[in-house]
Amino acid sequence: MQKKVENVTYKQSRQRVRILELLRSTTEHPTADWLYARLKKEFPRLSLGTVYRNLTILNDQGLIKKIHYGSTFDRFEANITPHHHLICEECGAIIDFIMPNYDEIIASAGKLTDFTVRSHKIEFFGICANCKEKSIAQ
Amino acid sequence: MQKKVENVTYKQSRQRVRILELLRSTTEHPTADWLYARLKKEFPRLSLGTVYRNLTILNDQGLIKKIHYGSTFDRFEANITPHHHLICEECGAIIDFIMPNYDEIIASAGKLTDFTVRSHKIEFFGICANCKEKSIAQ
DNA sequence: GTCCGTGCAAAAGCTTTGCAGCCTT
DNA sequence: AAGGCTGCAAAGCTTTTGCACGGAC
Repeated sequence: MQKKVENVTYKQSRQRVRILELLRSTTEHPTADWLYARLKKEFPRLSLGTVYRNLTILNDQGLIKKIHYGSTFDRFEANITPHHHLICEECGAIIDFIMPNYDEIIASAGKLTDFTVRSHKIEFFGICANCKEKSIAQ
Repeated sequence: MQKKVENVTYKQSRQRVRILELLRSTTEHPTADWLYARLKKEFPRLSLGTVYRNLTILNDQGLIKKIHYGSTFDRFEANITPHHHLICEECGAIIDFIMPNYDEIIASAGKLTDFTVRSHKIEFFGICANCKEKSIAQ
């Protein structure tokens, strides 16, 4: 199901460095296309393929995380510390969120089955503060 | 972000009825293609487009749920009661799983932010009992 | 008779990949 | 010099959609 390649050597590339920097500079959980549009100014000949290839590499290196959040396209984040996501169904915003004491619950869950849990994902869907405000204003 | 259409009238169709029946008869969390292959025998002229259209309708009716689980394609299930998923990273199996007391945690999470939580998704990734057995056997 | 559902085929949308040349090490 | 990285373009895969006809109500 999942490929894991060992003994991979990577060279540095200016494109990859900048992709990582950009991802680290924002809390927006960008798409590949967002990164591509931004970096096209610095690298006029940049191609989307290169962005995708580097995102895959960075993900394999554990420096970023690919976010599948129930849309047709993916987003990416450089925040690799444990956290969860609040996903606004109105504007699509993804907001980082730390739930205290969640790990005990998760741990207890793992004990309940034959299944060996290696990781988990928790996502909340709803309406963000911004969008709530807007709907009240109307 | 999300379309909600009111006052929709649906007619019955043999194809849609069978898609729902099939989904209700299995715990496999099938893909659109799986359903298509199965039903092609009953409806030789069936098209994938029809399967997708009906899955969308059934989902809108709340009779089934679309599962985005981090792959390039979606799966579907007719189990619409609250539950979570164990996803095997080895064989791709999705196993239903009920975590006791999870709702208190979820409720407390909602109180922590400006965000109005309408729903949530919890997924566990790891190795299923079957695949564990196989790797020991080798 | 309406108008929803279907089959067929084409298109869309995001992501991946083959290739030849460039850049990092 | 070796081999990873790039741009470009083509292809891939899942899902959606336009159209004209058939079927449910």
